[in-house]
Amino acid sequence: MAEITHWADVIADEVLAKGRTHLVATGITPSGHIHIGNMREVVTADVAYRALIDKGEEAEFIYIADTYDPLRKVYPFLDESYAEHVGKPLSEIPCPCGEHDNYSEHFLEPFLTALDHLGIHPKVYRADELYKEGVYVEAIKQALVKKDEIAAILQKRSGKTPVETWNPFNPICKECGKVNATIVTGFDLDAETVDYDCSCGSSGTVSMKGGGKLTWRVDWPARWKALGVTVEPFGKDHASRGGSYDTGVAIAEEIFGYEAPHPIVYEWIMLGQKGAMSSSTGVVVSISDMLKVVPPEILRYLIIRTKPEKHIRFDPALPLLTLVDDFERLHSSDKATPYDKRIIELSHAAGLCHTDIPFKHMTTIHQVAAGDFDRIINIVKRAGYDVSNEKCIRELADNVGNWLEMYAPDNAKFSVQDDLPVGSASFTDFQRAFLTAFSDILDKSDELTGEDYHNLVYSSKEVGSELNKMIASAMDVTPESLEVNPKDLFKAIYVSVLGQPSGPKAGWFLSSLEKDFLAQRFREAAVYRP
RNA sequence: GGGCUCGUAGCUCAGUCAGGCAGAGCGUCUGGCUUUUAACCAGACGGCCUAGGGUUCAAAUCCCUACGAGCCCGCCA
Repeated sequence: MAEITHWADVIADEVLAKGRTHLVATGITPSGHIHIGNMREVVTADVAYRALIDKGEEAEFIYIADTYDPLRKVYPFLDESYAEHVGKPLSEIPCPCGEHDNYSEHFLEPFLTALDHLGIHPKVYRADELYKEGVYVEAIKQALVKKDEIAAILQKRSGKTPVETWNPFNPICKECGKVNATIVTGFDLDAETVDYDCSCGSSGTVSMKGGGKLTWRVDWPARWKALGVTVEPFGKDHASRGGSYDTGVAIAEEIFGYEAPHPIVYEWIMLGQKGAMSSSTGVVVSISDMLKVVPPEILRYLIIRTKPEKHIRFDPALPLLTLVDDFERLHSSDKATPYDKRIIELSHAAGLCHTDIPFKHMTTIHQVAAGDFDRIINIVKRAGYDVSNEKCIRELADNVGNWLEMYAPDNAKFSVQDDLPVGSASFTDFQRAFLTAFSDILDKSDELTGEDYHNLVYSSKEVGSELNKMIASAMDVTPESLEVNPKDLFKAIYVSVLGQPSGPKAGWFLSSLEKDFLAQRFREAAVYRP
């Protein structure tokens, strides 16, 4: 098999065949929580951008927040009072929490913070500012003049017949503030104004600078030309024939005289078994939530390892650990192929913080330590990991703690039981003898290390050891005829402490608990017969 | 009604552009680690590449058809 080229590098090559300097653009409407489905777009764009840069070419990367789009409806997460804002541009609607300048900033701010963590640093534009600055004025003029041609393109490509009053420009009503309720009645190219009637009953004149916006299908190609976009990823919803990319290409070429950007069509991210992620269905995992749970590299890796046109199945529960494992394995593997290395390289986010402690192992450590960081560090040290970078370990511990709380399935969780678990009732005589002897030895011992505990349990098998003798005596058999299966012993330990038949590696698990507590718990368990 | 994308091991996916022995990780099983764990190491098991047809010396890969999954257009980012 020939050398495998990562899809991002393939895209870079395709794009470079068309020209040397490039502007990679991406845009998302901040009408609700921006989820990891949306993140695919930005990561895809970032990776294409990085691939171009890595080839030594000139490239820029911009993100346009569609802040001038109207609010479509009162989303489930919004208060009923937002009904009056439906139809107004997002940037002109009050912030749901009152802490941000407006509605779109409320959702944009955490998203931009997340981008930073992901090592994605595009130049950020806000559509409302672009309109208000007059960036679109030329395009608006052309669109108004060539209205009928645009309508013809839309009709031909998408098969829809625009209504009589259709216009590529939607003025924002000065009375009611809505951008989706007006119809254009005239315009003045010199004064750069547009006249309108609004369904609220008013009429007026607005400036082409910020007085309204182009409809989506015209806005997009207008933006390509105004900003010089040459590469843009977009969801498959825009990609089919008659869709907005299709009409956008025609409008860009025939109306604005601009070659449409190179498309990168990406599939949806499916959430577990629940189907496509979508704000409107409420099947959503927000990016900020995910960043609480895993390092940013993992999220990049999720997207980078899969070609854009394939859907990604994402499950933040147990399968997430497999994803993390995959990444860590690849990261530290000495067998990594150039392709693997490229994936790792592209997955790099800002301020990589790497410890040699596997995420999965930390889920156990964290629970043994009941989340206490000092105890976590102690256990980590005892397990032989490098503890020089405490900050990284803390980040990992925080991630793991959040994962346990937010997504871990019950069978991945355990906790030291405050009271003797009822499962102790089913212990065999052998297990009871062991627990009694074990606690007797604990009583007269000093503090034990994990290895001490480990060796102590296994010493039960050795004829002549103290534990072996004590068990034999309690069972009333000779040490030689005593059959010992350590598995039963571990089970007895786990059941009496955790209430479940298995658990974390017993040695350091026991050593992380109070010796006196253990001695007492085992003694109780040994005689528990309800 | 029309169109787009996907279908490869139990799971998550590479490999398809550019045809050349069917791949990785996880899981499972077996063994190892001074003694069976939810750490670590090694090995094995595991496939009609969704199905059928075509092109070819050669097809997971290219072409046609069917089925399954998801989505788009037809009102609407």
